[in-house]
Amino acid sequence: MPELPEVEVVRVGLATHVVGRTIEDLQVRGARVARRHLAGPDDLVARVRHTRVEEARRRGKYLWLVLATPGGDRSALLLHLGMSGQLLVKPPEAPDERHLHARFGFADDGPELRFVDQRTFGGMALAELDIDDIPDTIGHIAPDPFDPAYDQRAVIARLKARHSAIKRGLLDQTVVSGIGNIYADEALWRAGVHGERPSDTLSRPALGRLLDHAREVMGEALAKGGTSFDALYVNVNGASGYFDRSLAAYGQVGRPCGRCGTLIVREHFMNRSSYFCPQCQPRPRTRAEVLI
DNA sequence: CTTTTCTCCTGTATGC
DNA sequence: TGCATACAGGAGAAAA
Repeated sequence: MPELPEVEVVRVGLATHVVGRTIEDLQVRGARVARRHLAGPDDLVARVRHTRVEEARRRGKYLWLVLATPGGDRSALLLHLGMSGQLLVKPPEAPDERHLHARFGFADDGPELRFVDQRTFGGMALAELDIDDIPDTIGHIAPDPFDPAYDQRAVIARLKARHSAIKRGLLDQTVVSGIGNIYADEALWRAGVHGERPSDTLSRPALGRLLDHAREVMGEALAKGGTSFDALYVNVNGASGYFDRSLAAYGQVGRPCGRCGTLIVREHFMNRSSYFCPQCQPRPRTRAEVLI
């Protein structure tokens, strides 16, 4: 499940294998992969063909290729991997993958770029670059903790102003981007904070420590090539990440907490799962308990 | 306005 | 064996 570290691994792969090349052709299968491109897949193909890839960039979990026409007009091909999206660099003669949705061919007749996605939560769309060189359609996505534009004081202020569980805040990409369910649970475990704790009840220093943990755990995952739990996530070259053995909380139900030995538990939260140590991450008292 | 819930999708694992 | 169900979850629309 690609979060910031996995997406960054893919971005580096794109920078290595795709930047500097000219797209000669693009094939899009089905309407779903380009559903966010409101003008439709044919328009997307027409605008992408014969452009040169100038940069591969990322904010949070969004990736984009900066494309330039021969006339010098720049645009962004925005990509999101969703849950199971993969970008593969493959020889043109390689057989089609089962869930192949798009195929980029290049003028140099070198390897293709393929977008493969089993669950089709991912997709791509063209966007205009705004004054800060960010695609205009992701203006609502906050900078991630590795972005020079990241302002942790501003994030803390947003969390202090919210009347909602801290985990919701960590997962809200308009507050801070790049954090998904895995790294949210890991950061909360490291900080010793229960995800149901209302964010406005945490002190500013505690929020700062939690965000520091989030950046650190993602930085460690990035250094190890991204996390993977099944065969779905594959980086741009087709190699799986291997950080999963280092996780302390996520997916560790029934295993002893690395700090205190209490068994990690799983609970349902926001239509997904939360994993935490009931000893190190005490549940906040409910209003009813306070009244008792 | 803020916050929460719902929906999209398919392969794998599990239980009866 | 076969069928039903649970599960994985990012993000935006819709609802509250």
